[in-house]
Amino acid sequence: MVPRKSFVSKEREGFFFLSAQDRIGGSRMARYNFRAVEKKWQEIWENEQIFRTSSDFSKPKYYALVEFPYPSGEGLHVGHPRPYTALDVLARKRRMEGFNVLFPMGWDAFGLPTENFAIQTKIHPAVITERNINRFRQQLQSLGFSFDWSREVNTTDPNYFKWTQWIFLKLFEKGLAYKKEMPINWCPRCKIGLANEEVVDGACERCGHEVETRVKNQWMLRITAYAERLINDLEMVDYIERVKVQQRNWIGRSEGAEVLFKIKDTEENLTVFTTRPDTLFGATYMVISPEHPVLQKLRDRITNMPEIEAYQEQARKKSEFERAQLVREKTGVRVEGLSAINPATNAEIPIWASDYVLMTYGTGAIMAVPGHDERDWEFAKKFGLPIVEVVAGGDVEKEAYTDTEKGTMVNSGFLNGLDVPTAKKKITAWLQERGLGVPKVNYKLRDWVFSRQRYWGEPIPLVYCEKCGWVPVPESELPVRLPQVANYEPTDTGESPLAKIRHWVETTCPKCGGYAERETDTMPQWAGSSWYFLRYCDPHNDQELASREALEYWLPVDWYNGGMEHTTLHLLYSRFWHKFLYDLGIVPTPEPYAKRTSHGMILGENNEKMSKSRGNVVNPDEVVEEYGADTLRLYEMFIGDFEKAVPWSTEGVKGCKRFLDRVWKMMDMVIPGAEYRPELEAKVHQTIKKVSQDYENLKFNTAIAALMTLVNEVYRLESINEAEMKTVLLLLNPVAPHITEEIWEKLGFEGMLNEQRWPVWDEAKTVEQTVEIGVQVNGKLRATITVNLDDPQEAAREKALSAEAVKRALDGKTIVKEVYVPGRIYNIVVK
RNA sequence: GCCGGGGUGGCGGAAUGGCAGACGCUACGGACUUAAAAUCCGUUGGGCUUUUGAGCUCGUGAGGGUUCGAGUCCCUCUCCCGGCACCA
Repeated sequence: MVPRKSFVSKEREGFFFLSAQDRIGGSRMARYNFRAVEKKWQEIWENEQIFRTSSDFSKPKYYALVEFPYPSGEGLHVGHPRPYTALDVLARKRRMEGFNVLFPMGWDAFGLPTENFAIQTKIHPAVITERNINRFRQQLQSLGFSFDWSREVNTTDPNYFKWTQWIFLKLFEKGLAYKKEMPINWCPRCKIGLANEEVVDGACERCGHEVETRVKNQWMLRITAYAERLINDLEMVDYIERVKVQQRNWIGRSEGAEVLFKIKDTEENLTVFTTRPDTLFGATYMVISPEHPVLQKLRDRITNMPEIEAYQEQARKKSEFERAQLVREKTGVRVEGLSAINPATNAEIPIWASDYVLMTYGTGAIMAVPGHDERDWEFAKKFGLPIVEVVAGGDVEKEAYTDTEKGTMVNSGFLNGLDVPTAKKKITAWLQERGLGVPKVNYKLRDWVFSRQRYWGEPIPLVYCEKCGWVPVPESELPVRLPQVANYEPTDTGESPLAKIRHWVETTCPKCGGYAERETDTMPQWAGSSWYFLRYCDPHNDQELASREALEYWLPVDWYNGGMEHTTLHLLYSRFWHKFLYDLGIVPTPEPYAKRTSHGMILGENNEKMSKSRGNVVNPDEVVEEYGADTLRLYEMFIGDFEKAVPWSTEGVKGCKRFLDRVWKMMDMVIPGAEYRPELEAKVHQTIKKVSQDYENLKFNTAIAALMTLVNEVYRLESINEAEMKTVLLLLNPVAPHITEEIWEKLGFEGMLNEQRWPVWDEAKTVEQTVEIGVQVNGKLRATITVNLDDPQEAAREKALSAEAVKRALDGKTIVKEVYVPGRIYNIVVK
């Protein structure tokens, strides 16, 4: 086997230092030396830039995307390669199918762990980041992924975050970024404000400390303005159902009406949001949130203000966690001196304040219909408030009747006798005519808290001027870089460490030239990842975030795979930014990702989540060292259902190594032949079909199983011809790219394997002519017979009836019916 | 509570309504070896019978239904995983 000419020198240069044992043997018989083989091909791929994305925009394109990692100090763990290998398989297959493939990788490198490490060690976060990235890159490269490394992006690179800042300024310009005094989730340990999404069970997602409520002046992004489109446009994308469901859930659209209640003897109104306007006649009291502004506005009329203030204080002290976790014992206080008028009944009804009504949803006030809402019912029972039945069908003295399908309206004037949906329409129209209400859609989704009081993030590119207010830094001055500092500690007041760097903070107003101060908050980690897939399209552009031409060609991302944990955060945020950029005419598609799938976690061998503290972490470096990258890749794909969590198994890894060794040894079985042999033809076509389809459907485990079956068959035959061998190598190549290239070369096949075309199957040839089918008597299997597919039923029948076990089962019975499904089953029904 | 997704051997997992358990792991037996490892070949869901050819029977969370035939479809229930959760 003479290596192709161009590789000769490389081998000599790259491998002369390897021990004789490590060197690739000259004979076919040599043991498979994965270390040498993998190193060899990784160098060839890199030196010849095999996986460099072409800039030939006339070719059909395919954009495969995996979530870029946060380069932590711990390095890669075996969970990372699972999605990367999966999409690497797809990317490699697409190239062989003739596509120009964009399969990039980068670093989501701003973030807390690095900053915390910097505080500890006094090493600059940028230095730590670079070190971590180098390690990650080296690890990823050792796995042989076909990333186009020339397009690597790094969110902490000023040439990158220049455009993150630029997008922020556009949001600011369009009124979608605004500063607001608002209660935020505050983590006392991290000393940082958290987005709702970063609070898990009332605790900080990062450190686990219980979260408190604090009022802070925060930059907000108006994602709620896109709520409707973020829900509706899910219909135009191909996301796995659980992702769509979670997004819909999170956005939480609900349709109803806003209704105006007059506060008696004042000019004030209370507006409520309700999804059940039909029950208006049953609204016997109102509840407002303890933070509701009307309590301040009308404080002079309220006769029990001290009591209310005490309650407000109590509510404030409760963290979100307590408010959610405490047993649902309702608390509240009556607002004495105020009462409201039910616009339907004109009855005077009391107003209560209770923390079960949230200021952050709807209007912060509700109409309470205890007969038909569980929470209101509970509250009414506790405080002795009247319960009126307005939808017949249950027993409102026993529990709230919330069925909206079966009930009939009662005690509701002109609504009586109607069903609930009709009543909703009628009352809403009635309210609207009188100016007392409007149809309204509400969302649970909140605006995005975009400020972090931290150092290691993108500076928000705004300055504050006493005269001009908030003024954007001119585009020509972007990026606003982080100042060099010695100390990254957050302040106890919750201000960013940047606030102490006076020479950085103090600046001049771009508008009036007067004194101004920079915003010292930085952006959250979600900022850089909200648009990184755009940058990959044109990563070195210093004129715009990416050229229109590149975006037109590459977008949308054809296939994006990532973790379920990013469904409500990153995925939603990046869809929001993308839609915003679409509205500006910068990106050509309304949605960024045409298809989204998700992988399951890899657990430790003990079936628990892999973590340092549990001591069950498997390091991919060690697996590569001991078994090789191809084995690791193969195992990660074979380990189980791609979409489900699965425990690691060292024995399983060995099994995959064994398979690759068997493939290697097939080299000794190769015989000449340009066509599949008759005895293997159907099997080969079946395997091509199975593997091709399974790769597309993330069924890597069964694709590999099919290849194993074929290899087992080859071992049984003790030979494989060249045509068959080529097909096996082609099909296996995306999963195990190094060994297959090496075998291809050693067998002297034309060119490099990765340049070949993906094999095609002939549907007609996937069908075996002679098949073994089961013979059932009354649905019970009694025998198997071998029949020719073309045989008439009569021939099959004869074979079926002559089988001993069948004869026995038929003995003394009468045949009433026979079902023959060619290639499947022969079932005889007897009495 | 609401919304998803699940429950199949010792384990990971396969099965367009058509031979349940593909493929892999584990375990056991055999070959090779001075021996071991590696490798190769075979067996491996449970129970029962066996004249050693094999045969019978139960079996996909539970119960019912549809069907010639159900892991797969329908109904009821149950348990597990994930998400949301006082969202009006």
